Amino acid sequence: MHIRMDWTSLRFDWNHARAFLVTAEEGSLSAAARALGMTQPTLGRQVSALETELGVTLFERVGRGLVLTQAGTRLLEHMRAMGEAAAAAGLTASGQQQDLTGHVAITASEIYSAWLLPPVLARLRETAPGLSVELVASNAIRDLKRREADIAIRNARPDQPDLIARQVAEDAGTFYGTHAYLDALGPIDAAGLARARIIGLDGADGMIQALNAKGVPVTQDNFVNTTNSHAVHWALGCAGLGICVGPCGLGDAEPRLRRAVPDLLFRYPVWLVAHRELHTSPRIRLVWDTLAEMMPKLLKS
Amino acid sequence: MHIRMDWTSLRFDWNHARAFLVTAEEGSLSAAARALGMTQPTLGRQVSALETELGVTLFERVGRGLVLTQAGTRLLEHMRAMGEAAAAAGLTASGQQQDLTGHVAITASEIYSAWLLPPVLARLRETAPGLSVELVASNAIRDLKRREADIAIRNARPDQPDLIARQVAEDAGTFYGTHAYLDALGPIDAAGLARARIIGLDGADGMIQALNAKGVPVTQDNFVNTTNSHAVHWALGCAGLGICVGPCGLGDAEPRLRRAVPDLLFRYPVWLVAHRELHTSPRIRLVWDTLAEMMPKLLKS
DNA sequence: TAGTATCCATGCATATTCGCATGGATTGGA
DNA sequence: TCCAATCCATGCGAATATGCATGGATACTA
Repeated sequence: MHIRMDWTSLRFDWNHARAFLVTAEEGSLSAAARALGMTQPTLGRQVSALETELGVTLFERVGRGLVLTQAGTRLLEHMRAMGEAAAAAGLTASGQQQDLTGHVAITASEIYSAWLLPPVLARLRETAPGLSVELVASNAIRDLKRREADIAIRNARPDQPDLIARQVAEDAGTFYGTHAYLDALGPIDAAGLARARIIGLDGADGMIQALNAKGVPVTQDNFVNTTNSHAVHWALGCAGLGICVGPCGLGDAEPRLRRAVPDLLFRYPVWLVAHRELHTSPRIRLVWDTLAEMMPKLLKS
Repeated sequence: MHIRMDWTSLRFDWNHARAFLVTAEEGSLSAAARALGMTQPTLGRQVSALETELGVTLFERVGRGLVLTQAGTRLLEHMRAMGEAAAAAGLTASGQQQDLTGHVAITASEIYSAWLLPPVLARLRETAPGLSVELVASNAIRDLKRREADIAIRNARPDQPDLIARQVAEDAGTFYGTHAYLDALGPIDAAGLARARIIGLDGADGMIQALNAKGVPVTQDNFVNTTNSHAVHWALGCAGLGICVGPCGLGDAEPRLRRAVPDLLFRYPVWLVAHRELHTSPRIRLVWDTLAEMMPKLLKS
């Protein structure tokens, strides 16, 4: 027995809902118009139309900007869910495209490759089974123009203007040590790190400079062990050989470690970089979009 | 630091997505057009437009009907999520409406009032805090026209044509007994119920007729206890006084009970009934829509 | 096998929506 | 206090979408 569904609740114009969502997220009609590639009058009229359709005032027009009403806030929650579903639909649609088969190479730091990217690859396998994704784990910055990779994940703003780049998230890292080692060291503040044994990464020079810039007076003497592999660096830290450094998302989830100086955070951006082919290749585009969607969520939690 | 969102993934026309969703759910463009109050050519063009927008073939045109392609099936999943969110948005929008305050009376059977309706009332309190909802738990069928209630939940198709009625779900019930009592009785089939002690409801006559119609030869002798309250009836069953009857969703979740004859199911429809005021009163409309949305889900699990 | 009831596709006139240009209003800073 | 930068609202012509009517095709039935 088939029961007739009732679609009256979704009678309102879904495009108007999208207009409301983007306007609320971006903070203004003009910004939303830019983001969606439409004009501000159109978006304004769409939001107004949604307000009359639903019989609810969504924004309070105050001065030059808009502020959400309480009802608007309540609705935004559901509209966000709509947007999430729409984004997911868009991605799987890209994946289901006919000729979406081939090869895409991503390069990322060793630590991101091992910690952050596996779920992304899993999702890509789901949405685009025909796609083969190569993961070039390397701390050296690969040259995209020489096609060593199609997409790079980097922690600094790229300077080559002929590449396409977009910041997708902000990450934070800090110093970690085993409970035993930190207990032996006693409670320390940032300056106290000068008393600690720190495991070097890619030689000690870079870390010394970064720490000195933060006002932590470490010298070469603090570094008794050094490695070029972040994975090895991390393993040494987990083994209790000294202080290691890594993203908070990774370190806080590691039961063997805890933060050495909880408040001492290094913040750095996460950039996606690709060559212009991004705009012409559906394969690369799909991987790019999937990264852009998933990475902020992976780094938020 | 605010990171610029990327809205490109929801660039496709959301109304087209709705057209696809309803078409897929209803099974044909014409049915979808009827459900949405649009015309079939419009929906056909919207679905075609979505196909070109996404670059994916969603339906295979075969004969007079449409069948989802594999890609369409994958997409439908996400579109359903969109529809769910849209429905939720529509409901909360109704709830956030300004003058949505007042009184609404629902009447339902005792068992539905106690088991099925509490989550509905909880949700209504969320979406429309200003609304006072009265729950008239009664096995007697209340007369809506005398305003004893605004909305009735009934298990049979109403016959008064001047009332608005809609079937929202199908429910199933069966006989239950305590483990101890059923063990003592031994394994029985439907006919074996004639050997059991059955607890009567609203006198024994109705149940005898219903069981005889199913080919179960029970007589007045099977009924030693009788009550007019389904709640009491159920409590007697849980206390092991005999076989009681109730919805599977309630009985299967009760650890003290198990089905007496697992395959013997009574199926009955669940109807919502209201007077015509439904179309003019936003209060009643909201309660109606919330019931229509939640009851199928509550009865499915 | 013919009839009937559906279903989807297409042409055309109309209704709606969109983008452009412009105006009024507010905020922030020199 | 004035200027520049934004932001939102509105009028108007063009682009787009919608509904109606119709045609072609298929599945079910007598």
